[in-house]
Amino acid sequence: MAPDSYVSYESPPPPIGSRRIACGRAFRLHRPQHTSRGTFMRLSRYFLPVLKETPSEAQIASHRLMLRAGMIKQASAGIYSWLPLGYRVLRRIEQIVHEEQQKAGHIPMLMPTLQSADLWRESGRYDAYGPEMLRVRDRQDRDLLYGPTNEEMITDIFRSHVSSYRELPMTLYHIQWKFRDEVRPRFGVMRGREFLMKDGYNFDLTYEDAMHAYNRHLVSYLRTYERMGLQAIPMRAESGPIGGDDTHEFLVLAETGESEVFYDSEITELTFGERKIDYESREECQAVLEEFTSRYARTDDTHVDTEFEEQVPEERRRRARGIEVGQIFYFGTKYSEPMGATVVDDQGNHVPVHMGSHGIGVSRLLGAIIEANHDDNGIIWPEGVTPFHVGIVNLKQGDEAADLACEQLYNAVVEAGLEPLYDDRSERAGAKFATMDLIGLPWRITVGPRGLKNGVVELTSRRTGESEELTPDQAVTKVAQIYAGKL
RNA sequence: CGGGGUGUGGCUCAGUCUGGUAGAGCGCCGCGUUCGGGACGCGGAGACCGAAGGUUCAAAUCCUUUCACCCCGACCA
Repeated sequence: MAPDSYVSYESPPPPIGSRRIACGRAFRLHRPQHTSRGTFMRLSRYFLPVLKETPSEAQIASHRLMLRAGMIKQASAGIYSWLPLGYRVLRRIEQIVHEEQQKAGHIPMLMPTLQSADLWRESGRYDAYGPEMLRVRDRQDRDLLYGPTNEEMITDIFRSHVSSYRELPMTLYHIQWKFRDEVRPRFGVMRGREFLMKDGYNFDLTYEDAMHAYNRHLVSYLRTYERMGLQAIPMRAESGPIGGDDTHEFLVLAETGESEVFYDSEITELTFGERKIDYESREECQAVLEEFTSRYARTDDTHVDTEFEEQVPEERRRRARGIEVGQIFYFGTKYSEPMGATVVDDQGNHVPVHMGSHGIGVSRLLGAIIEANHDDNGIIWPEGVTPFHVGIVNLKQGDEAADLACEQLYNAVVEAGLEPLYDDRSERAGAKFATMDLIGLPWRITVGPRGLKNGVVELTSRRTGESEELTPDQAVTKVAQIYAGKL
């Protein structure tokens, strides 16, 4: 299925010409900055407020690096503005989630952030949810709430419009901002109060159908996380306030994780990889689920020492910490029954639908990815989510040969379908390298008069630090090859 | 919500104990010298010290109230 139903949120940067007028600057000495794909993304005209020192509020690596790399700015406790660089990554993650959901046959939509309290009174959760729920009142004294999740609302939509089993199975999802008034937000976007989440809801006629939806989600989540360069392990978990019987959480192993986890080390060998999957096939989805969930892997909520020892040989027992980046639930008729979401089956009976809900913490994924991908110098983006695919560093701004080579490289990279970031500032080499390392673009092309005399530029991997000298054409070709199949 | 802590230029902090009217480094602006891993020199701009009240001849500093943010715990995607 073509992932054609989502939109790109980012408009192209304002043309330099219009900025001239807006800024009242009559002249700019730069050469023309338009390419066939749009405006040059040059650092001297971008908004990338990097910090040399770490703001005192940040305790863990991802939070520290997101602040230093100019990705976010705290607006108040647990609430953040997404500055241009952070916004780019957020969008890429969002886009991967959209694509993988739609490949699995799930249908995108969008529900509001503010919900009516009446809907939540129907399910009984208005009173049950507690002070985590942000409650507001409008001018007519109506009770509203800033949604922490959307089971009630989606169930209401479903019951209003679907009445026949013939319309099932159906899975709807959206990616929307949520709010949970955590007592103690921390760790930047990993534990914010406002957060962006993909939440999806399946509607099925029978338990068996609903379990297929559950399995399908598990598969799609494995693929989603792998595309982001993450290993997220499905672990048996507690259902919490959503309720339900079957549930798995997806955890990324990291020392700064909020959950303690226990698992069989064999599980970290598993990858979904490039294999093909037919989402319609119950057998295939079921097989993947069994492959990935048969070994012991639990969060501390469901962990039992004796079972761990029985099922896992001592040398494979691992105890670690993990960041939760997603969760899938089957909860049957918990909402459909009280809220009257029924369909007519082939016998003419009105039966409540079987449901499940499935979430991916989109904004917190940035934190998780950085926790798993950084070093002392900064972030190291996996190719799948990097804000720019390659950084072009001009070591001698103003040198005619270097300037020209950089702009030609820029155009060639754009022609190859990739997005470069061109550091055209009049900084010293060290400052430019430090900035590139900090913001973590996985590939850097360094252009200087010294190399150009021999007709070469330098292509450097952020992850390994390895460099090689190539002609500009070769460098672009190589970068294009690296990204082929990863986007 | 319990316990602890911090609010001083954009950032990191000193100054508070022992009141006398605000400092440093980084960043920013200008000039010059530099220029392949966060350069150096000179000059400059920028803070009514979280807010409100009080004590005092005088408050960043002492007292009261209040707000915000951070950390530990409990809770949580």
